[in-house]
Amino acid sequence: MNVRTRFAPSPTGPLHMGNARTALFNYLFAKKEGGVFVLRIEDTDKERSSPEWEKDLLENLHWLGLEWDEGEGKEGPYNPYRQSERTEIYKEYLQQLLEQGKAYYCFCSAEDLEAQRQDQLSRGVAPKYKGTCRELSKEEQEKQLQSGKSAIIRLLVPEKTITFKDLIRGEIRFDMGLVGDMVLAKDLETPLYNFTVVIDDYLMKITHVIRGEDHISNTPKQMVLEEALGFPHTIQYAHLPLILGEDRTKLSKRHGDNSVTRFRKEGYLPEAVVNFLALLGWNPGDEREIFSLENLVKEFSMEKVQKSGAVFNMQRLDWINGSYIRQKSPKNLAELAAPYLPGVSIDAIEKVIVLYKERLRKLSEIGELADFFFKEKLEYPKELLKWKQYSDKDIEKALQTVEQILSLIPEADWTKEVLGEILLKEAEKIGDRGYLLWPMRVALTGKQASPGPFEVAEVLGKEKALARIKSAISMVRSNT
RNA sequence: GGCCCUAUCGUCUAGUUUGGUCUAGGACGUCGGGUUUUCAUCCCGAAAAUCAGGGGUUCAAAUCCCCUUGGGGCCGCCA
Repeated sequence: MNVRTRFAPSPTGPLHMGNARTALFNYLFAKKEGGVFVLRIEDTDKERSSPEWEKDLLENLHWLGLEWDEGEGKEGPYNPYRQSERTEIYKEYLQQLLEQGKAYYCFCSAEDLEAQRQDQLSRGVAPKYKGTCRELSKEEQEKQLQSGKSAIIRLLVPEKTITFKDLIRGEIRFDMGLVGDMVLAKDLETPLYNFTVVIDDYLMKITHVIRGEDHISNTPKQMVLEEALGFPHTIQYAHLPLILGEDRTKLSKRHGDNSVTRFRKEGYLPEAVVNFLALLGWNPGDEREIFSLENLVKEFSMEKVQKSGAVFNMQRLDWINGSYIRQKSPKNLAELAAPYLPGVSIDAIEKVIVLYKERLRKLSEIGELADFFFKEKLEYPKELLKWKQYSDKDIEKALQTVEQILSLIPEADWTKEVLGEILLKEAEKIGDRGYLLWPMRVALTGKQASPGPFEVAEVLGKEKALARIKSAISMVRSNT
């Protein structure tokens, strides 16, 4: 069997981490099976869909490296892949259902229906359409239609039990008697989700529908529709566990901004996001934690997918991201970090960023951490220069010693190795390296925490380093 | 309220199919220590799950069966 999966988002908002994980699992499964990964845009909701969100979706999917084989920008044998361009196709099937009497026009007003639903809910009964218009004859329907009365199209849902085998959860059974006649379309030109999905998955020869657990209850509805349309039940379903917020409810806007764009802007690497998302609900069965997309494809198996929801754990993402940052080449890292140090050349960033490879959890941190390299004048409290219980006089002396030593080192020897050798020898004499090195480091960086003084001095260059030492000396001297 | 899904450290999870090797393993985070001029990296160590609870089957149960409870999802002319 030629496996075909699809990711079918609706462009009604930014691509968020939950969607991205669904896309990822569809991608992994398809690739693992040597199949095809389809991207279909489900923009039947004209009010909420927008090209802006579709663009966000495409961009972020590209960024994550989840390239689709068919769909927007790729074409494919089942064009078009955007539902708003498939209206004619849906219309035909709608008409067929209507003609066969498997679907009917419903003239109940939205207000009445809503009132009914509220009433049922308050009585503790399962909300369900009563089927008021179900008994209307074809002629009666036609007459009402002619009179211009607004109508929607419903499917005649039989009272039967629908069973399907979920790849992750096993057999799931639903009593359709509890569901009621579902709405297929607002009119012939405005089909709804549950209807278009069935048509497209069939037409596009989708073999595996991999989606969030929140779609479990849509599955029997879609299967009943398949039966009405005369489509065979060949689709295999796999309902993924939900990604949860700290409060263990479905991840949503309530939990803050979980858009992929947000993580991208904060300096998370796509390979880290992919790795993190894959481990949310899936594991390799052994103790490995770090996986490239390529390796995920090799290792992925649906049997290893978890059944219960997984809490989104930011610390874990940070850790994974840090580990990917440490693997990057300085050049590559510099390019990636450039947006966080505006106005600084890539070459300059590259020199600096090597000092931060071990310190970054996300790229955006570089701005605040390394800003002192690019400033003319450092601002920091005088007390920061203090090492242990040494007095101002001692600190001043230490800094002067450093200044003296540094000024004697020729430009050509201005490397962290030479600097370290000479300064360390001097510091050893005192028996407390920090006495010399702490004030020096603070003088150069103005920070409580930073890379070591020798490496910082090297990157800064002799002139700048000396100037900073001098300015620290005058700061200690002053009594302000 | 109805229907459906689900249940191992705070979190992500291994182990459940084929009961015994599990006095339950790893990772993140936390805490302590080492390296070190600071921070981070790296290394070492610790705390952390009476395997949701109860009952049963069995020589033996996290693993099999039953019940209960908790958590979640869905009940739209959204997707």
